[in-house]
Amino acid sequence: MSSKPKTSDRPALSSDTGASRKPQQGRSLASLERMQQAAEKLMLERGNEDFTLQDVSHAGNVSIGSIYLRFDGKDNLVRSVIATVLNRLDRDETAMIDEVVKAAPALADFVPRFVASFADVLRRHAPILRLTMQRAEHDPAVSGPGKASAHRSAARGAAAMMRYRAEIGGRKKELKAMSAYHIIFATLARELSLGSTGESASGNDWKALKRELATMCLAYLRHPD
Amino acid sequence: MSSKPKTSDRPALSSDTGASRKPQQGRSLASLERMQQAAEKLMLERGNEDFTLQDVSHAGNVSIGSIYLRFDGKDNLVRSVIATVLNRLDRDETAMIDEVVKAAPALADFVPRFVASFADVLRRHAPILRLTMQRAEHDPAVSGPGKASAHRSAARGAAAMMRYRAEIGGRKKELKAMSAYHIIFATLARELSLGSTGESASGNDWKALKRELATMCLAYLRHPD
Amino acid sequence: MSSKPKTSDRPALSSDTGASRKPQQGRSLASLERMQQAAEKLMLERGNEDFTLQDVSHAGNVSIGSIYLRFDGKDNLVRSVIATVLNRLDRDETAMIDEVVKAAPALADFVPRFVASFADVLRRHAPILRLTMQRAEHDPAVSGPGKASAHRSAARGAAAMMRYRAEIGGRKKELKAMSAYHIIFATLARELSLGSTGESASGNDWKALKRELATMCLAYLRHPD
Amino acid sequence: MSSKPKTSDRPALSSDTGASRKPQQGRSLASLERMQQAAEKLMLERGNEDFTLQDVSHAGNVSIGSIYLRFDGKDNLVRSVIATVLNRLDRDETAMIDEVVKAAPALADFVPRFVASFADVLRRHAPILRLTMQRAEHDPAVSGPGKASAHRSAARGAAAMMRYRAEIGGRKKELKAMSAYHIIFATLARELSLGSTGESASGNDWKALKRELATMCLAYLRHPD
DNA sequence: TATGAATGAGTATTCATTCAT
DNA sequence: GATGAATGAATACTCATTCAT
Repeated sequence: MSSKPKTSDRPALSSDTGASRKPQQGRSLASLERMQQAAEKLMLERGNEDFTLQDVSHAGNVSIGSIYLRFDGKDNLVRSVIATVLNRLDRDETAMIDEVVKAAPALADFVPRFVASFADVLRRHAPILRLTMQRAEHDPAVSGPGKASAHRSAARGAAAMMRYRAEIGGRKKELKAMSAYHIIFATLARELSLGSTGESASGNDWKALKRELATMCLAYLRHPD
Repeated sequence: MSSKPKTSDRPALSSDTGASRKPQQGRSLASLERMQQAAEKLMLERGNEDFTLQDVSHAGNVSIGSIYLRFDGKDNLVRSVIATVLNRLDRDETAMIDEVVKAAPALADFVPRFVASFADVLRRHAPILRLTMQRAEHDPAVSGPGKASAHRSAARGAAAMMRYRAEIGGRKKELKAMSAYHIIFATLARELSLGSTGESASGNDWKALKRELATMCLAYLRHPD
Repeated sequence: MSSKPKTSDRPALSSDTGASRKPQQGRSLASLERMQQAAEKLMLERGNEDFTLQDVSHAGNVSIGSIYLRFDGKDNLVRSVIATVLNRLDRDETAMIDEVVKAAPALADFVPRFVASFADVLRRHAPILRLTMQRAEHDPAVSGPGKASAHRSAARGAAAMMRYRAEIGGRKKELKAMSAYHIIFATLARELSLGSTGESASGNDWKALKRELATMCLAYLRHPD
Repeated sequence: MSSKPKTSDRPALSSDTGASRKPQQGRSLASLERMQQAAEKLMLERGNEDFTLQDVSHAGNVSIGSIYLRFDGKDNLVRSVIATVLNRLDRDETAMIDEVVKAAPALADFVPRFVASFADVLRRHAPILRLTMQRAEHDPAVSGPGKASAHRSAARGAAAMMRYRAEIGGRKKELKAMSAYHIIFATLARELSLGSTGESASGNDWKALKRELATMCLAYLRHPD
């Protein structure tokens, strides 16, 4: 007779670790981690929601009650896992950029390395990122922080390119850096099927595409417009 | 105590119209269309699966039995709708490319127009495309045809660029055309949130990005070697 | 962390039979009756709510789905049973009063017979009436119709006494009739523990009390002013 | 697939204070009182059982463990509250009768005052009495003491009337006194909805009914046989 | 062909009770 | 004595699918 709510309306996904009720110590902390890990494993095996709290209880060796003790419902458990993942991604990305910048004296060194390393980082997190993006589609408590995370990523990427601003041609250097970042991210994300039907050129095509992508961006950035 | 099947394992999504059991005539055909339209409407309103066959029955004024008479289950009804949509997209894309090619004497005319028109076509179909991509994530009966459709699109796009092969610099003209297509599609798809959390630069940024995208591709294609 | 709703908020207890979705015929009707009877039996055995829909399903040989097909939820099933009971009581009471009036030429005949027969009717329905009153305590969808039914009963009882208005002393004959009815009902209801801890004088005391009650009311009604 | 226990089978509700495990002193006593008061408050706000021990723990600032230290389970906590209430009622009723008797030289003074004052006492305790009677319905550990309390009340009421035995007509003075008490209590209880769907004549009707009730009883008591 | 009533497996959530600290 | 974190049984409700008519 009516529609389905599907996701609980509680906001969640608090700033750092996620929606867990309380930071714990000792046994409690261990049990909290077991349930999050069990949930992440099940989410990857079966999809975002296609697992039972019963399943988490068994896989993580925690009682159902315990889950509710920490996570105001299944939805928030899922969000917590996603929040954790976004944090990991943030951290890894930052580290990756630092490293690439350090090793790249010139823009011509930076761009291809950035493309390759960014692709690596994304690939490492791809499965859970897919789930995150999927979930963000209908869950504002995920899409909000998701967008925020994406913004930070964009800012970081563009800032890294601006380190080479002397080599960037034309007036609107910032616009160019931002555009390059967006195009790179979109292309990489697409190849990793981060939320899309991918023709996902397999193997060689994919490698070649990354090369061309770097070439294209480099040419674009340098071009005196 | 166990996992959930969620999607029936029957393959489907036959090449043209979809998974419907039989070509029909007269009344039957009308009822088939009513159920497909009702399903599409409900899919858009509520999401891929968050509607009931009861809902379809009411909205489309068809009996549940009728649905099973044509569609071997809910999943196949959904797949049929998606197949229809992919067909529409194929058709629109082809028409769009023809038109753009016709109006563009040179590559410098073609690229920006292609970006703009392709964005238009995608935007028109964005909501249902989002659903398609979402579903393709776990349903091979959708991801298969989805990939095929994407391939055709890529082939068409690259072929169109190859019309201006004289203007494309360097050796690997095909690789360049294909890469340009992929990068364009990835960027547009991302902006339309086709399956991803989008930082989705709103408004101006998005317009500017499309301009830069065209600029970048044009430069890349023309560049010797 | 919060209160409990406990009873669904849907209004129900429609005028005659109750909250059942549709009057049926043949098999459907039989199954509807089986589930109502099973529910009534379980309500009496275990109390208003202390039974499972699973229980009803087994006892009545109906699927859970069927119950939901007719009764928008467990609450409404209970209400439907109660509605049926209130109807039965209404009918029996009306018949009882007609009979008593017919057999009682004078007020002195009527009052004791009315007390005795009313006690009989109430006793016959006592167990389910107890449940009704209990439930009415927190369920407006029951207390409403319950009050209405009580009003009708009061009106009937007082009207019957007014047939002997010539024998009623004083001015405010209506007030006296109404008061007598209320006092009779209250006393009988109390003895049947219709909703109260009863010291419930057992056996003789109870018989004696009814006699005294009749005596008292008769004296009161006849008394000039 | 099976029945529900719902109320623990342990008998309780010891004669005076209730089911608490031990007489206490100092801090312990204070905590005992806090949990009883919290329980009473919650019972009134939400109904007999619709509160959590968690709630009591918060509202009374006592640990759940403490509750179990005193009360062998939730049921016994509830019973203890009820026992306390019955004691209060007993005390108030006794005081009320003493006062009325003192101020009433003759039966004609006593009866109306008794009706009015008894109504007051009952009204004051009505909410919690409702809960008591409700609970007595399925909990023998409440209905037992409840009946005992009712008996004491009846004995007290009848004894008070017997102080005016000279004015009571006929032989069976005791029977009359007892009957009058019962009828008065039943009528008052009904008006206060002590456990019943009340047509609860509101306002004036209720006042008038009390007057008529007194009139009726007085006439009955005085009437020579 | 067409119908739509019947089925019943599957799951999130609550809360009295226990017991390690 | 006191605590409150952990436990897990228990239950209403949904909806894809079937099949008698």
